[in-house]
Amino acid sequence: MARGKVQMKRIENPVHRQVTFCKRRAGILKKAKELSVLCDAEIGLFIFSAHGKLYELATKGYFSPTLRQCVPASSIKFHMGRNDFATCPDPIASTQIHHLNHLN
Amino acid sequence: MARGKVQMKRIENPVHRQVTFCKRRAGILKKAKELSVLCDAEIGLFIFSAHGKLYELATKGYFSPTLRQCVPASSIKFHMGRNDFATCPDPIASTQIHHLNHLN
DNA sequence: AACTATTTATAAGA
DNA sequence: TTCTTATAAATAGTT
Repeated sequence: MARGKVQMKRIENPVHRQVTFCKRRAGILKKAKELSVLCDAEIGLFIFSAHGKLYELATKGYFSPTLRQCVPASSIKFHMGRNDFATCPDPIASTQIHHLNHLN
Repeated sequence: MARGKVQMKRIENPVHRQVTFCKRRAGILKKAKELSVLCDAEIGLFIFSAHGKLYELATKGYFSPTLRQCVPASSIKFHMGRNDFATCPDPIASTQIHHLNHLN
């Protein structure tokens, strides 16, 4: 968006793609938090990198606990502590969850 | 962000809050789609309005089907058609899902 | 639902 | 890789 318009296609250069992933991931997490605060909305945002890492953000008003409630412990768990792991059938088996930001 | 800085707190005026919700919801959905395309990421985004409507966006690479796979039909279902309903224990029982945008 | 004045996000560069 | 900054994009207030 800045020093040049961006083409809406996969960024082929791995370095550029990683940098853009980090920047835009931070941006969308901020936007999600703002939306929840300004408009009283509950948001769940799950971002899987190409390498399977899961970055999660969820408001705790009712969305997050309800999703947990819906999902049985035997299939996938969403822990709230740092460095917890999600357990889930392939292809996300034992994927590490990165809790970047927690609302509330 | 435009004709004035926004205070990061709940917008009390219901009309203003609704307008902002619509605008920013569209914005974040666009951002999510861009991130998935540019950086080869899988994204699940669930936005519950204060009135319980669920707006969903999910890439289908593996996140969405896997989440479906993880969630038993008896607790919550994510259908892909329009005007489908999610079934889930309270407080999101029978919440209508609005599929605003589907990647792929 | 359109329009802009501004703010915000960010691509490229340092 | 963190910081800078020019520019694109999002959007708050308005019409």
